[in-house]
Amino acid sequence: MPIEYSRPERYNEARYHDLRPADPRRTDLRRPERSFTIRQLCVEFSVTPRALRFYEDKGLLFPARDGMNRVYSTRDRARLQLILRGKRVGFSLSEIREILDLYDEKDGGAVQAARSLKKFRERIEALKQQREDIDGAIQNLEEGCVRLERQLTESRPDLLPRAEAYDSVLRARLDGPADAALALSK
Amino acid sequence: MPIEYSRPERYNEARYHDLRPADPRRTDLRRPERSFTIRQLCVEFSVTPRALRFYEDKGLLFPARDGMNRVYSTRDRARLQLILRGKRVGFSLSEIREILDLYDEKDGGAVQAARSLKKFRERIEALKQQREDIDGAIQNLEEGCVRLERQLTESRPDLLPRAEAYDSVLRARLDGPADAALALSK
DNA sequence: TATACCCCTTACGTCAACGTAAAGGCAAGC
DNA sequence: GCTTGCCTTTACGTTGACGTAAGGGGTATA
Repeated sequence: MPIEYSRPERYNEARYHDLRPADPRRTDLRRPERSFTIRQLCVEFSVTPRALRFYEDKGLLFPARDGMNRVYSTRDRARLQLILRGKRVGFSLSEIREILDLYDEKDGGAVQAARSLKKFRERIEALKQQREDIDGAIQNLEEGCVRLERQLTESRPDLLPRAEAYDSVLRARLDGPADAALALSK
Repeated sequence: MPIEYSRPERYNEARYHDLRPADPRRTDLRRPERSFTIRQLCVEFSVTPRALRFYEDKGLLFPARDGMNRVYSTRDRARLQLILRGKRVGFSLSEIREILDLYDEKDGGAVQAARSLKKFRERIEALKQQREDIDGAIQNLEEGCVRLERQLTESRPDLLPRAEAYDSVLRARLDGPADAALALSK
């Protein structure tokens, strides 16, 4: 076993360091005029600067600038939150962009509003359908769990109770390395 | 305006034709030994043959063969359904493969079963989290709807009632082409 | 027997959503 | 003043999930 252990870090941009606020104004959290650096948002939401710049490129964000540097407002932050959730529910960036645009169309005329309304409702329908899918998938998996639990109750009830701790139980019971499990595979 | 109108078809594989069952055995639907051609499944689930072959390549499906031709069983069909729903809820093909493999591990030993159980539970948790996201997104969009509806109620209540039919209403009211809406955009 | 559909394989192309590298600028701290 | 760390831009690379084309074969119908 070598003495130096390898670093799990993958790339530069993703290495986030401690961020002490340099400006006391930025320290007080509940000011709506608060602003953020790109890195602050990246740390907060676990994304890379590259991603934020990419979203900007695609027209989903438009932070202000301080010289060359990007300055994100609380509004930008809110948009980012929506973007990330949009992604989690399966929207593509262009779909998200469209939705954000619809939101932003502050008074683009009544006709636009009606159009937006229609699209929103379509999205809602799609999401409800997706929720059905998720419920179905959960149900399937839970059936699988029940089956596995039954199987285990008969063969190895000791492996059953706490799924997270089963590794240690296993080691104690098998009196050997956990790798032994591999020998059991069909 | 040219006389010949362009064909909207994009590519060969996606053009599905009528599929009369050639073999009367295949006609009677509720036999569990029923089998399907690739095209039948493609039509039923609106996917391309390429996709099915791709899933096979990736180890998610393994249909039987009749000479060179693929023959899908009802079990293959069921797997396909799971695959497609897995995709809809945001799983990658390799994740889906893993889940299917766990399902298939018919008695790969108690230790494997315990491991599968753990993974299933993790998946379930992730899905429940995702459902939260979806509910949140729905709520946001519904708030947007309410806002838009309020806005429309004040300015153009005539555009309100039936979102699907608003186009015709629009045309009638504006006494001109629907394109006029474009002129309103900020 | 030619045409129309169906099937197959191999293989290169594509698109989204970034990753990663290269090259350089500004500010703080030693 | 040099290094460190953050920021910038431009630009090429990558991965997943197929699309699409090319080339060839089986069967049934006109």
